[in-house]
Amino acid sequence: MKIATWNVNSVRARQQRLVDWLKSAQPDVLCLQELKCVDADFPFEAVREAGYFAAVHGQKTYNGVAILAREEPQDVVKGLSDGVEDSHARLIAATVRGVRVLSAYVPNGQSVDSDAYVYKLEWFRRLRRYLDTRHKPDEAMVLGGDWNVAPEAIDVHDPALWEGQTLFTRRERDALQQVGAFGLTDAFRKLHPTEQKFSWWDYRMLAFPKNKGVRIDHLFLTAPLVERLTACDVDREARKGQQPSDHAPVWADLRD
DNA sequence: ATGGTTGCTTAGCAA
Repeated sequence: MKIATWNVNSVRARQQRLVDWLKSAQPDVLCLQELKCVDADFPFEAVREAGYFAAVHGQKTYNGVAILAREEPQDVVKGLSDGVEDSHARLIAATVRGVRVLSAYVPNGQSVDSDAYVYKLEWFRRLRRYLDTRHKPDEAMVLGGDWNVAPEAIDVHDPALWEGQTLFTRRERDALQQVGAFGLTDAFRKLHPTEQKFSWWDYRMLAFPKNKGVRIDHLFLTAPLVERLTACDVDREARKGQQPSDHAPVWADLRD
């Protein structure tokens, strides 16, 4: 079972790239983030023609998440559903082939002195509560998403430059770790303990050709899926060419 | 170093 996560930065602007990637990469499950459209504008037809069902939690202009799968996703849950008033569409969950799949778009946080940063830290706490109230760490579960946090120094191209910047502050790393403490393992780091690979490069300043990136897109696995993990990588090729997303897909293979 | 680029929506915001 191949599962992937990809922040597409507008599913409409990236429709052809999405279809091309589905056909070439052939994932069984794909978590999408930053759809930037309402459900009615999601390209269900093109995705269906490529061989995928889609569970979609869209939003106008901002955010929006989805789970694509070769089999119809079951027991779809949209949002954190914790009673907090929140218009952001940042989480969708569904079951595919016995695996609980979550697609998460963690808030960016803008700058450390902003309300958005406070919202980001709180969102992590709410996600941990979501896991605690609905799930057990011995369930087969994968959390794919744009986590907007680089876990360690190896995950940023210049740790001294990034230290204290949004995506790499101590508080964000701690907040991510608190979610992971539920019982989750970073699939990429598990298989590649010392390798430096990035998943996001700023559109500006020639960041991609200079490989000035950060690793903020992750697949987190519960223990039953870590046992099945055989491969995990970033598809850097998908960041190349005309009008790419600023993120590359991250994928993992699980033994069936 | 406070720039630079992209998408949505149409001047400004979020990333």
